[in-house]
Formats: sequence, C-alpha cells, structure tokens
Amino acid sequence: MAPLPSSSLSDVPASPSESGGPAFSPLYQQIKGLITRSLQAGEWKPGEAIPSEVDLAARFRVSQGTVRKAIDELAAENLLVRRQGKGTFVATHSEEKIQYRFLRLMPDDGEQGSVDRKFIDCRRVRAPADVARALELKSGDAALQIRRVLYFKGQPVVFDDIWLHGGLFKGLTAERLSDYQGPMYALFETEFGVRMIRAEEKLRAVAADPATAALLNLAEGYPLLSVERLSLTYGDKPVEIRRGLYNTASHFYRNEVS
Amino acid sequence: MAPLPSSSLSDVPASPSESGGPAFSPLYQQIKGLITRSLQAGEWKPGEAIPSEVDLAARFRVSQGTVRKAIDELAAENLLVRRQGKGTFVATHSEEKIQYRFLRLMPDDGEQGSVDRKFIDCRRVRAPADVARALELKSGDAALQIRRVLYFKGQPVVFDDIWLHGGLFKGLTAERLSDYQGPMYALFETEFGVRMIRAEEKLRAVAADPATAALLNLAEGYPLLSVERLSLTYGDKPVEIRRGLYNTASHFYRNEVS
DNA sequence: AAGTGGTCTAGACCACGAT
DNA sequence: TCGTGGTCTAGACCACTTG
Repeated sequence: MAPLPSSSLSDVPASPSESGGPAFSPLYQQIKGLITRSLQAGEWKPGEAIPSEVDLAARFRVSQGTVRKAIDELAAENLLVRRQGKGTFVATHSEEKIQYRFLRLMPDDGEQGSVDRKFIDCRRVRAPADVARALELKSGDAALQIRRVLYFKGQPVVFDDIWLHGGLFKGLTAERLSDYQGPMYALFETEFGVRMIRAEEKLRAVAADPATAALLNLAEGYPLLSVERLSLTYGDKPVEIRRGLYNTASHFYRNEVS
Repeated sequence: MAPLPSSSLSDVPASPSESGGPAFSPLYQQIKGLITRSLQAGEWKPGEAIPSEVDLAARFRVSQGTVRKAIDELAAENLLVRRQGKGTFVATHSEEKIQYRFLRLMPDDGEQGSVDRKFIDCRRVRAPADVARALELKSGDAALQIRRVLYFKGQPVVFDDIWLHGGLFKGLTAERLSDYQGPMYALFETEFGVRMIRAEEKLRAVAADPATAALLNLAEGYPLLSVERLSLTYGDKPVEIRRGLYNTASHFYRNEVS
C-alpha cells in the first residue's frame, strides 16, 4: 500500500454497499466484523491460532494498529485469546481457565472439587411453545431436551433441564453425552460446531417440587436457587435454554458487579 | 519534550522507587495508577471533568496515546466516562444510566417502576465479629447498621440488612437517609466521599424467617433470594457488607455471563 | 472556530516463546 | 535468531460539542 500522508482512509468507504446512509462505522469495527465472520464460518477452529496481526493487516489492507484494536475488542469479548510471543487463538470451552465462566456455583469452603454428572434422559421432541419462542423456532420444530443431575463430592446439588435448538444438534444422544469427558459446552463446540459466546440469566428462589426434591435428596418445599439461562452463539443467535435448580445449602452462586 | 527517536521511554524507569525488582510495568499502567490516585484523593470530584488528554499527556510527560490507553482502561472499569467532544468525567452513582448497575432486580413484566424505600433503623454499634472481619475492622470498632425495605409499586419486595465501615460514615442518620432523594450510593459519594467501585456477591435460596416474612408480607418459610454483597472502593478497600432478601415471586435477578 | 475525544497510520523498540 | 504480541511515539485527520 502506498504510504500516502494519512489520507488513505478516505479511500476506504465506511460501508461499500450501504451508500448515502447516515451510518458511520470505524475501520476497526469493520475489521472486527470480518474476523467474526471468519470465526463464524469456521475458517479458524477453536483452539487454533489465527493469522498474525501483520498478516491480517496485509490481508485487509489496513495498518497493524487497526487490526490490533479489532482483536483487542474480540479478546475482551472472550472470542479470542492473546498469548504473547505465540499468537492469537480462537477461544475454546475446553480450557481449564475458562471452564468456570459458565459454572458459577462455588462451595462454601474453598476450592471446586470434582463434578460428576448423571444424565436422566435426552429426548428429541417437538418444542413446547415457550421453548420455541426462546429459541426462535417455529412451533412444531424439533428440540432436544436433556435432563441431568450434577454431584459435588458425591452429593446431588444441581438439577438441570436443558433445551437445545433441534436443527443444530442432530445425532446428540444420552450416550454421547455420558461418554464425553469435559464440559458440555466443549462437546457442543467440537462435535457440533456450536460455540456458546454469552448467556443471559434470570435468578429466583423457588420451592422444591416433589420430583426435584427426590432427585436432590431434599424435602419438598426446600428453597432452591432457580437459574434460567438463555445461551447465545455468534450473532446473538439463541441455541440453548436451560433451567437449573441449585441446592445452595453448602454452595453459592458467585457474581461480581462492576 | 525532545523528539528523540523513540528511545525516550528508557528514561522513565518502570518504578522509580522499586529498583532491581523483576517487576515490569508499562508506562500506561503507571499513568493509570497516577490518575487513580488523583481520583482517590478527590482532586476531581464525581461528575466533574478531568483534564483533557493533551493536558494530562503534558503533565505526565508522555504521549497522548499513552494517556489514552490508561483512560481507556479506567473507562472500561467504570471509574471514568468519556463523552466525545466534551471531555472525560469522573463516574457518579447519580447518573440515570448507571443506577441499575448495582440494583439487578427486574420485574417480570418489562420496565422498572418507581422504587420506594422505608428505613427501619440506622444504628451505630460495635461491629460483630463477622462484620468486622469482612470490613477489615478491629473487633470492637464502630460500625453502622442500616435496615430497610424496598417497595416496588407499593409492594414490599426487598429487605436489606446493611453494615457500613464506622469510621467513614460519621454522622449518617436515618433522617439523612430518608431525606435524600436518589440512590444510597449517590449519597455516600456526595456526602461522605466514599465511592463504591465494584462488589462481590454470593447468592443463595433461603427460607423466610418470621421477622423477614412479616416485613415482606409473606408466610414464614417462603423461598427468598439471599444476596450477600461486599462493596469495595478505591484500592479494593471494603466499606460495606449487606445482605438482601428478595421476594422473587414477580421479580428476578438479572445477570449476564460472558 | 476552537477544543475535546475518536480513528488511523507508520515506525521503533521491548518482552516472550520457540528454534 | 526470528516471529509473535505488547508498548510507545508523533502526527494527521474525523466527529462531536460549544461558543
């Protein structure tokens, strides 16, 4: 690229297609969008390195600083992970450090012990109305329902009722879930190419119903923490809705507000 | 400043006092620390503008870009607010937009209505052992206990039991609390110069005790969301611990995990 | 028009990791 | 030693707000 005296940006229209619109988008935002699209398209898989900043700058014909700012934001959004001296990598749910970003339950005494899972069932059914609405499915579309219990140090603590977008998880069975070692979201991303980016949660206190009470070995009516989660992938597309019921007798849900 | 060929940074030691240590701190981090100290010292009050980037660059004898990066991080941490064309301002709890950062309870149906408060008491007492530990007080030091109920659309929904660092809130009375219009944290920052920066929370489901049940007009044993919050000011100094009990029958605690 | 933050560039050098 | 991300600078221009 010719080293023009810094007027070269005018040559790059903010949005080549959209002309005349009042929308203005900084170059680095456009680059960010292009990188996101490549991530979405699977050009670079979770855990892999993306091209170096210099390479990307050449590809997009912008300066390294502009690519840098785009990557900075994607790293802040946990889509990418920077590693000095090594490169920039696509984030993955398989990493130790990232595991507990979505599992916010902590034991009262110190560290997280091992977590055991037991799957109750995994059925393919027509999505109920509320699930269809949340996952943006047409009524009657297929959905996957998974129910499981999580055990901390052998004690049942969490009952999860999970609903997945039917079209994206073809062939998911209770067996594959049970066989897989590691976080469920890691399985989703390696086996189905669906990467959970962020989630919105609604927390409430509820009384244990008879079925849940039995599963968690509690008396009916026992206070449980209800966590309704809507999980989203690239482009804020909803792909999972789940409701967890947590026994918070010796665990708590940690949160930071800042 | 002499336009040296970019070796000028070597002239600025990473940490003037700490010599020989293996610690390396980027310039912008040091600038960030200096700005934070000025905020802490009250050189610029909440709501006021801080000096322009150019002025700060001149004051600290670094480039504007370096100041910029420092301010970027402080803005990301909600200590500063940037406003294009106007300047950079010290964040304040009085702003509309920021109010609901610490009040995470939302009604099931749409928007937040008006919130009424009723203070039950505001007493100055010796800090109990657990409170003293949380607020890093010596046992026997003074603490302030505030208890209140929050009403949404006339209905009691929240019971708060609040403990404040005694030394920082001299002269706080139930009357001043009642008279003040606006968020409690806004009062703390304008009247006592104590600005809450962030908070750590532990959430649980519990059964309503008789006293709380009476205050919230519920049956004893009703499931309540318990929110234990430790609030921190500059330098992560703890200044408030509170326990809120929320009736989540028609409200929920919203959270985003990303 | 002047001042502020926001974007973009080009280039130099530093810190880190692999070779 | 080389390639990667990380820091820092200097300067130009853009977008927004105020006088």
